[in-house]
Amino acid sequence: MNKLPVCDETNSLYELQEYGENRIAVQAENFSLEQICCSGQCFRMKRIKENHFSVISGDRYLEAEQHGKTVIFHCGKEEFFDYWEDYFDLKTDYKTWISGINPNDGYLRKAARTAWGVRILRQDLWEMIVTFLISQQNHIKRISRSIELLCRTYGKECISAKGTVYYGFPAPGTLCGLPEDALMECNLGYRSKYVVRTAGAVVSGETDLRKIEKMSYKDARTELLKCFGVGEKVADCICLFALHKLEAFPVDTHIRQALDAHYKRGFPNRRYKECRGVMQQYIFYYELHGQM
DNA sequence: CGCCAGGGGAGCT
DNA sequence: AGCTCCCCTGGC
Repeated sequence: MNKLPVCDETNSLYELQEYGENRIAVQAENFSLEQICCSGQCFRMKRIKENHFSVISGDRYLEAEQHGKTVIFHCGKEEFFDYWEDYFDLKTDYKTWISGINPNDGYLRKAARTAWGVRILRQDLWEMIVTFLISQQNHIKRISRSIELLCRTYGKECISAKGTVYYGFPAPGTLCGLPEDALMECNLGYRSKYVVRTAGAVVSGETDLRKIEKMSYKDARTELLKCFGVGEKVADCICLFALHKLEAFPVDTHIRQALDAHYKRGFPNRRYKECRGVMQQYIFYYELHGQM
């Protein structure tokens, strides 16, 4: 087992060890697979055993396990640096943000202490557009099932290195030709036409995903709002979970309730300007899982 | 069994 | 800005 430092000492935020060909072990702070799994931003991550998870992103499949601070990714070095390191946002320093929380804000401190291992993933843009179109007026459980069904029906069947069968996320081209109500069979309900029409806009070039990926938060948000079915909340979720725009602060019913209860004068947007999205995730996680 | 909410948004006024 | 309708599963 040879130990390799990742980047140069100055900006190394985690320590990497390589186990043979298909295992990468990482020591990371503020990282919890379990918390990421149930943080409600990724609907294709599942726990398969205690401390052992699978993730599908686009047509990729990964298994990973965690024991304390050690996270073992079941992939080679190339794939790790190529994709999963960024996907799990391992190069971002969350500790600094947590220590930047106002010491007088007991609620936010408690939320961050509970959601200590949540990360803002860098997920695929098209996948997030569809996912959060489906999320509206919907339960997390049902969203997961709808997406699973959508992928099973229209996604590419793939087989992992270990022989696990999984389904990739259907590309815009696969969905754009369908009748607008075709996805009601995947339990999308009235959201079916949102997905089909937006797929059409992507295929025609009216919505240019490559351009959106390069835009500022404000511009990307404005562009996404032009998609049929995308409102302010969904646009902010896409900006946060795909484009990693940490200025985005999606306000849904849960966050609304928390803001009403704990921030009667409004959320301190200025203080957290650069990391509002991270704080949103801490609050969201805390409201869902924290207060037992 | 009925009722209601669940990570909203479009299309009206 | 405010109202209605879109849909449907799970929980009570």
